[in-house]
Amino acid sequence: MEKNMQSEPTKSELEILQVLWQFGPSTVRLVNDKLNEQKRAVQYTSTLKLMQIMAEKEMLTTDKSSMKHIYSAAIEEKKTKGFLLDKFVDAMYNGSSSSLMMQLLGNKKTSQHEIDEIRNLLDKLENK
Amino acid sequence: MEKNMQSEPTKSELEILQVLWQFGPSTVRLVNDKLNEQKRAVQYTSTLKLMQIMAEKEMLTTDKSSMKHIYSAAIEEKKTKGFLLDKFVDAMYNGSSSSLMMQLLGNKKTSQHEIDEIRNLLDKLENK
DNA sequence: TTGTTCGTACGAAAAATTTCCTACCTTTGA
DNA sequence: TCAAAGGTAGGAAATTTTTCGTACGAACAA
Repeated sequence: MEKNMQSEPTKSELEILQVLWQFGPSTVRLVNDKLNEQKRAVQYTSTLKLMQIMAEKEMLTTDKSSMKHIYSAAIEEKKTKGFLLDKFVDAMYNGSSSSLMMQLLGNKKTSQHEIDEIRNLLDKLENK
Repeated sequence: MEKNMQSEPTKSELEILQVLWQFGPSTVRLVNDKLNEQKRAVQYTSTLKLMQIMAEKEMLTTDKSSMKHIYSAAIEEKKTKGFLLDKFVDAMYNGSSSSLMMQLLGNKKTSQHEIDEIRNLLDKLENK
């Protein structure tokens, strides 16, 4: 039985996770400020509530030893994003990563630097 | 003023769009059957209702001339997926496509065939 | 001391999404 | 002809997700 019965974070939950991944363990105040800066207007108590719910779902952990509770992401960034990415690829491209790549590369101008980076990565993959 | 004020399709709506994109204009029956085959159990009237809602949102068009109404996707597959992909990249990778690539390639075993395809695409991009 | 600020807890409401029940009409086959 | 099968319409309910109001305690500054 897996520890992280990965329940998919919702859009809002993901926003909060992103802040925690970026800044590490934080107070609700910090997270709420970042959301308002980076994303959109949201009430402090809304953020608080959502983070409490996330803690209940064991998506976050809480340190309640001081008055200002400190929240931390309890699920790994890489793992979680990988999971969401898989779902996305399934839903949109029938599981075909390369289709996604095609759309990605075709859609937007990709810098030479990025292209090189991707080539490097492909090389590494082959030499494994 | 844009014609397609792209309102983001929900998960379920996307499933329906996928069927219509794949099979072209179809009856509710056909769509519902495909959903049940390819995805999950869902009642006929649920699919009907959702498709009616989508038609109202002008995501679908309807031909009601015969008893069995024929629905068609009113939004382009490529455009819509591009739009959703952008949103996804923004939400997950702060807008960086190459980060997404890295994760994609790093995460999963990518087949030699897929790797070749990607290389080809990169070549084409460079020769533009 | 006391009032203002900052924090949590809790419950409810609002909004968005999804599902399905019921009524009723049309088509089809026996 | 008439019952069964297959359609649409519409409303309501159920779920999920998001937001916020209110109460109340702790900290802090005057």
